[in-house]
Amino acid sequence: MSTKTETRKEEIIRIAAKLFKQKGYSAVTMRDLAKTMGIKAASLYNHIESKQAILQDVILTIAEEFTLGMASIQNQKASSTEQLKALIQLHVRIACHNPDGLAALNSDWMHLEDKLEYYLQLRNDYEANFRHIIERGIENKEIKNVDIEVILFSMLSTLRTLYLWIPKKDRLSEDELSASLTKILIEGINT
Amino acid sequence: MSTKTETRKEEIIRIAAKLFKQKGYSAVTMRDLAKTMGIKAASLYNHIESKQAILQDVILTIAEEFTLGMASIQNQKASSTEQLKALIQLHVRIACHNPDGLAALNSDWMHLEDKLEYYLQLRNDYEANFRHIIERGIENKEIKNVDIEVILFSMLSTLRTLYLWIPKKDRLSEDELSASLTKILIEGINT
DNA sequence: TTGTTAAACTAACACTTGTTAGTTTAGAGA
DNA sequence: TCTCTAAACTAACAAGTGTTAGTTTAACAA
Repeated sequence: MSTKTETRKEEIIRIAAKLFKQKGYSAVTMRDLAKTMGIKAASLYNHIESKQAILQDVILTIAEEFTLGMASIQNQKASSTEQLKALIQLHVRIACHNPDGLAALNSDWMHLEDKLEYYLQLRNDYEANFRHIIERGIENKEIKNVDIEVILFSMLSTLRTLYLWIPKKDRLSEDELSASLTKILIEGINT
Repeated sequence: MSTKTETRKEEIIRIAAKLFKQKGYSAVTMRDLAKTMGIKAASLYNHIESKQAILQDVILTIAEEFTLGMASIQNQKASSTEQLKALIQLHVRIACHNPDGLAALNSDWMHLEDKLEYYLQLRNDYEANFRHIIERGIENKEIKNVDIEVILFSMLSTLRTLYLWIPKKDRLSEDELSASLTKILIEGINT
């Protein structure tokens, strides 16, 4: 294989994310996680530091992926509409590749302890950049002059919730989903 | 006053919903709830049956409100677009009046025990009815013939997440928010 | 064979959880 | 004043929590 095979630690984090998605961070015990892995709870600590460290790994990996993706989109100076399409693709791609982690990011971020502030900073920056792209679109008359916060909220809500729908819709490819979403979010639904 | 003053039980449920929104059902302890109420944990049980009963009350009250609202909208046989507008108003109204309860419904439904099946039935019925309204709109050519599941997902995601944004946006009245949302969700954002 | 090591194990810890039992308090009606 | 009751209290419970310490196992390198 070209890709290195998964380490035990990575496996634990992957399974943990899956459980976090099902029940939430607080409701998942180390004994739950161990049982799913087929070992005893104490054995987990040969591989990971703490329950909290697992959450940090799951959430921050994805948060930084979004930050990187946003930076890349802002570098390629395209039109606002093109940048929005690229953002939709970014969300679809990440949601397809790691729906469980994304669920934890959306639902369990408030249980981050030491890294909470850092996470919130990344999220605020991301939202500010997203808002900026929409603002430019309104100035250029590419985008309707409706309340900008409502536009931002509506797009982010849809994109952030993708992880809930993607697992049920494997009939739709990543590209098809991006295309449909782009059409709906940008052009609306009425004829 | 015309409205009866809040009972102690109602107060407990209201505060519980607020805490559930902040940390999630599993992370809120009866001692947390009691401390916020200014009493001891054991005293809560003079008013409520169990922690689980609080969750059921919070979630099912709202779930039934949505079910009732949907039925009312389907009775008034308007165009699909008009019915979608009414649905948007329904979501905005409920989210404005009980954002905390709505948060619990969205994030903590999986912790329902005995009532889980009932909740899922209400939710499935609601989604099926929503889907049906969109279907009729496509048949009538009121709505673009894009993948119907993507349209449904996009609208529901936005409407279901309203509770996250409403508390920060009290500058926007309920009616103004409905109006902006309707414009964006139905007509899209491009000029 | 022997020594090393990753990764499992058992046992226990200190603390927190939802909840119950029984008691006290304070205000209203007689 | 006396009684009743809603609603608070203290104390305790059994079960579950994340985590640590120390031990065993099994595979591989020497």
